Parts: sequence; structure tokens; C-alpha cells
Amino acid sequence: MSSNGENTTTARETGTLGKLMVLLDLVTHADAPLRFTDILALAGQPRGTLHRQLTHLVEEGLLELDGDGRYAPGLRLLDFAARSWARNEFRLIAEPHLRDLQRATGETVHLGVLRGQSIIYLDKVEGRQPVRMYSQIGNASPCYCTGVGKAALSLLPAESLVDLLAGLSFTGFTASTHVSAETLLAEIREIADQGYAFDREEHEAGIRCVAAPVWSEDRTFMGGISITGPAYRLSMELLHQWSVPVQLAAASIMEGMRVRLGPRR
Amino acid sequence: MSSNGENTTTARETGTLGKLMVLLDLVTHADAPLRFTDILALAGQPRGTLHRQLTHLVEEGLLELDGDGRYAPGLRLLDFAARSWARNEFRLIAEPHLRDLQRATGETVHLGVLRGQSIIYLDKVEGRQPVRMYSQIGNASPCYCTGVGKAALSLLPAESLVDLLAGLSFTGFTASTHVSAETLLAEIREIADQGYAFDREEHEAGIRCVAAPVWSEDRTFMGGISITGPAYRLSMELLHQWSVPVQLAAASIMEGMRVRLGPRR
DNA sequence: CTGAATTGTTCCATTATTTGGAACTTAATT
DNA sequence: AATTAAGTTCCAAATAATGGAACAATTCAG
Repeated sequence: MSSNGENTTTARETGTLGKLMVLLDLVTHADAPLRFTDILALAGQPRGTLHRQLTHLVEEGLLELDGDGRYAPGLRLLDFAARSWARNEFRLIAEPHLRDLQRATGETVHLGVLRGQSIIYLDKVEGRQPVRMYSQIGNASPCYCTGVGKAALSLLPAESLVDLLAGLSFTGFTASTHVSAETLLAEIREIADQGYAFDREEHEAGIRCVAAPVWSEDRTFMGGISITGPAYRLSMELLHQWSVPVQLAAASIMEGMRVRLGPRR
Repeated sequence: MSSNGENTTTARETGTLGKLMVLLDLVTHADAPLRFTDILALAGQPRGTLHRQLTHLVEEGLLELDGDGRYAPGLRLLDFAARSWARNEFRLIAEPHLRDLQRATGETVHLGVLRGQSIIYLDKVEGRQPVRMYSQIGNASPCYCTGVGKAALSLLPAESLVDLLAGLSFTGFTASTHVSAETLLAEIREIADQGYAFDREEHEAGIRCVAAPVWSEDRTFMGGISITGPAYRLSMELLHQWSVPVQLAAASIMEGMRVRLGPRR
């Protein structure tokens, strides 16, 4: 349950929409519903302005104002997201391969894509217990300390990579989290060579993963798939072995996309 | 998989945000990614205007533009929704009771709330198979042909109810769907008396449910919970029996909310 | 291959919306 | 009852959105 303060996109914070999205971000990222005054402090805007902006967001169902004057994320966001997810082509194509990989390894499998500096998880296939929905799906995680993130970064052309890394602000989640662009860059080059990435408890202590990059032909889509699990069960040796099936699954997904979307351009 | 064209909220379609939300609705409700020209036809706006609006939505990550010039819902919506869902107090309080009800009956249990003319499903607890996430959660369904919807409507004060009904446009999904405000109103009055509602295959042929209303003290939150399943397994007699446990579960949820949020006002 | 048609993008004077300071109302606190 | 804080409304000034038209890039037809 990590919340990272980074931008999901390279959003402009100017323009009417941009300013409203900043507010929406503020409220959705908060740990609890916020009062008008709380938002006022966080947003640093004139009261009149803020009040009208919040009113508009509430009118559109993007925020909700409860009886105690607290602002919470609006349920209309759920409706939008449900549609966004249900019809996502990348996810639809990847799903069967994720299931195969889960069955083969018995561990949790994730699918994520790079958006700005974050990885957004598009799907998750777990073993035993019924999936707690939305548990991970939709969550934005940092790219510099997740397997899927580093795999995705390894797909970037040199210049874009340097630019992105320059804009990162590192948070040391664990002892092994990368906290400098230099060491991260070195590892990403290695990953680009070998074609797979590890997360050696860099985001969460006790959690490891192997990941392989997945991309669309025109590189508009860059992400990855991973097998994740507790360190006590997933030795680094085992993860090295699993680098093969992850890469194979990644290849299958890309082949699937080629077939489905391929004949054009 | 029903898409209903009704508004989820009483949104104003004026103002900068309102106009952009109309576009977002358009794209997310479409069955497939739309081209610029498609949206142009649907939105009926000047080309220059539309182009800039779409550009802004893309810049904010609310829409995505693929390599073929097709607009699809943006993944940032997922991030917003994941947060909106994870911290929803109503859902958090209801969850254990939904699980209990599922275990007691063996059938699928839903939690939904009324937003405008639609029911938005907040949670779903299924039996056997691992839940396909987002399968129903977040979906907006019509209020006039679902158990949760009719249960929620039965909570409205007479005047609001008449107003809402007047604004409905009925779609006859099955032979038993209400298609007039009169018959619907009559049933809702009955539901208000007895405290539970049925869906007699009104939304989907072969699917029945019993639902009970759930509301917050100040009535800002009006929704319901339901037990849903195939008609061959859920006789009307069985559903009558289950009206008791659904109502009990509803009562428990409301008690939970009172305890958690109660001491005030 | 050329010209015509369609589709998508940019520009900018006009128009409409947003801005933000201040006055005002309501609720909480002493 | 008086004081402070919280929330809401108002309006001239500043800013952003509008939409028509010109421009570019693709696609299509002969």
C-alpha cells in the first residue's frame, strides 16, 4: 500500500483542466477525506477560487462532499475506470498469458505499463485466495524500484531515459532501493542487455520479483510483466530460472499484439 | 455488459470542465477507440475547439491517443479510481457483511449506491471462481430494473422520487423490464412498505435477485445490497426466504456505519 | 502519378469563463 | 455575548476558451 507522490503523467498544471486535476490528485491521494480548509492549505489558492473549483468537481461527480463538509473522491471515477479497464486491448491480449504464467509458477503475476514516471498496474493474477479487487490494479508505483518499472525503462531510447531519470526524485523505501540516477542507469543498461529485470526487495522489504519488458511495435506502449512473491520462497536462484518463462510469456503477448493489431501502417 | 446512456450524475454541461467531461463520457462509453472524426460527429463541436479539448484531455492522461489516431480512455483514470475505491468508507464497513451473506447463501452479493439515475456497484463478492476484477465493480446500471436500484429508489422522499422518475428514459432490456413510470412507482411504494426488492429478470434474462436498501443517517448515501443468481437456481420462493438475511445484513451495515461515523450531528 | 477529397492541425481576434480580493454569512469557541 | 474561525457569495479585471478560416498531411480515385 505505497503511495508515491510523483506525477503519473507529464501533465501541464496550467489551463482550467490542469488546475482542476491538481485538486483531484490532492483529494484522491490524501489518506482521508479533506475539509475545505485542509485543501486550502495544500492547494495554496484564493478561497473564492478554490471554492468554485471544488464545487465544479462535485457537480461533475469527480468529488463528493459529505454531510460534514469533507471532500472525498467521487464514484463517477469508478465508472470511468471500469470502462477504461474492461476494454483495454493490451490487457485483453495479455490476460491468458498471465494466467499461464501464474499456473506455471504458482506465484502472483502482474502486468504494468509506464506512464510518465510511474508504473500503472493493469492486471494481476493471484494464486489461492480470491483476488481482492482493485487491490493492486490501477495503482501507480514508482518506476525505479519495481521489476516492471525497470524493465519498462530498459526500453527507452538513451536520451528519453536520461531525461526521465533526471526528473526523478528518489525515495528509499528499503535498504536496497536505488537512490541515485547513476546506479539505476547502470542497472537499466544491464537489464537492456539481458532482457529481464529483478526487484531485490527494493520497493517492499521481503518482496522480490523477476520481470520482462513488453512493448508495442511503435513503442507507444512500454511496460512489463512480473512474477512476484515473498523472498523466503523466491530465492534469487529461482528468480534467475524464472527469467526464462517470464521472457517467453512476454514474447507471446507481443506476438498476440502483432497478430491482433499488426496488419497496418 | 450493459451500457446505459443515462447520466451518472446531474452534471452541468456548461463550463469548461462540463464540456470536457461530456467528451470523456463519449469516449469511455464507446465500444471501441474513436477517431477524431467520429468524435467530431458525436460531439457536434467546431473542429478547432474539439481538437484543443482532446489535446488537453490527453495531456492530463484522461484520454490516450494511439499510433493510429484513435482516442481511448486514459490509464490515469485507473489510478484515480483505485484510490477512490480503496478508501471508500461505506464499502469498507459493508465488506465483512457482504462476505457473511455470500457464505450464508452461496450466491453472488453486490453493494451499490444511487448516483443520479444510475446505480454504481461498489463491491461484489462471488463464490467459487476467483473474481474477475472490475467485472461489475464501478459499472453504472439503470436504477429502474435492478434490485439494488429499486431498493435505493424506495428510500427517496416522494417528491424527489417523482422528479427522478420523470427524467428516466426506459429501455426494455427484457420482457419484464418496467417501461413506464406508473408501474415502477407502484412497485417502489410496495418496496418501501415491505423493506426489500426483487429483480425478476428485469435487467438480464435468467438473472434474479433480492435486495435490501441501505442508507446513511443523513440520507446522503442511498443504495442497497443484493443476492443475485440464475433463475433456475433462485426460485421466487427462495428469494422470498432470503429477503430476511438480506435485510439483516443491511441492518448490520447501517449499524456499522452508525458506530463508525455516528457520534455527531 | 496526379489531382481531389478527406482528415487532422494551427492560428488569432472575439467571446466567455475563470480569477481573487473583499464583503458577507454561518458555525464553533471562549 | 463577543470573538474567532470556517465557509459562501459577489464582481471588475485577468485569463483562457471559442470557432472560423487557413494550412498541412493523408487517403482515395482516375
